[in-house]
Amino acid sequence: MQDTDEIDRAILSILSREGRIPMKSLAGRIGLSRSTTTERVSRLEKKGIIRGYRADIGQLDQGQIQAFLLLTLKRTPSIGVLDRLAGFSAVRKVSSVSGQLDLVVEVEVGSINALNELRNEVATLDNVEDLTTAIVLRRDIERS
Amino acid sequence: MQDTDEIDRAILSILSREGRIPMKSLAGRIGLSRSTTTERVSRLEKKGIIRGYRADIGQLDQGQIQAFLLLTLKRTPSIGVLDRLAGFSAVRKVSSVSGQLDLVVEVEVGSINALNELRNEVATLDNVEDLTTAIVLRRDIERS
DNA sequence: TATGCATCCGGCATTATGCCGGTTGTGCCG
DNA sequence: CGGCACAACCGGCATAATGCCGGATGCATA
Repeated sequence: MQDTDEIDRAILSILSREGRIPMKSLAGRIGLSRSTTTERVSRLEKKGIIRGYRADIGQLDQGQIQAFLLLTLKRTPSIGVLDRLAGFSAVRKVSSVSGQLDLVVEVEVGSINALNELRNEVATLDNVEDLTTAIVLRRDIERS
Repeated sequence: MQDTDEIDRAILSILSREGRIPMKSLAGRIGLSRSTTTERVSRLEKKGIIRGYRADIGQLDQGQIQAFLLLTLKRTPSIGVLDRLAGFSAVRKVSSVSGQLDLVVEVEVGSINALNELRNEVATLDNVEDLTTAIVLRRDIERS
């Protein structure tokens, strides 16, 4: 039994977006026979690489706006900024990162207005050097 | 055409965990005939409540290192890039965003080497203009 | 060469699906 | 009241997909 190769990756790529595709069609896409494809898929399932299949359910409640705030700080680390960020209920996740950036903040708000207010408040926090906002237009891939 | 009712909610609940279940089995679970169930499901798909079906991809090795890849594309949108990204099991989440950036890709890998390889592969994808890597040093805030 | 093993393939019986006509229940209006 | 429209539901049949198997192929190794 070999590790995941190029073909497996192609399979994962397709199944991660078309989870209900018939094995026959999947086989056609990757250029293998149906039975072999089925075999590979069930191996991926047994190895736990494919954990299952999920229907992608759209918003039952009306559209929340998600965004990334990319922060550069004047000094790191900055407990103060983290404290303040934790105080915003819109803040979902904060990661300290290496590189040009210092913090990646994922937020979820009810409106563009709310996003602007939040953005302004964060930008004027002490110790925040630079702030880039990236509004999420679409979730292309999401794996639990 | 009625709004989503109790039965639809039961369907969503099952499909969100067993995306590849045969319509016949689904019908048995919710106590309706196969054809009616199929009818309801396809209505949910047409209304956009079910956006699609996704394989839930686990991790190859136990990934310890998380990182953000911030991509700028030459042209948007780019289905090709999404296809390739979906092929990497290290890729956890991809978001299309507005602003300077085009894609925010969250990855999880087992080693810095793996991250470098992934970074190189992604950077040399056709249509990728620019790639900034930000390694997560610490998860400061994480909410459900 | 012979053996073991992983991978691959095609075929056949079984199961699921797409499609359609027909039944039931309900609200509406002449 | 009786007829009508409509949505939800059901079952059946032809077609398509699946599960399961035996057997071919390639490859490393004793």
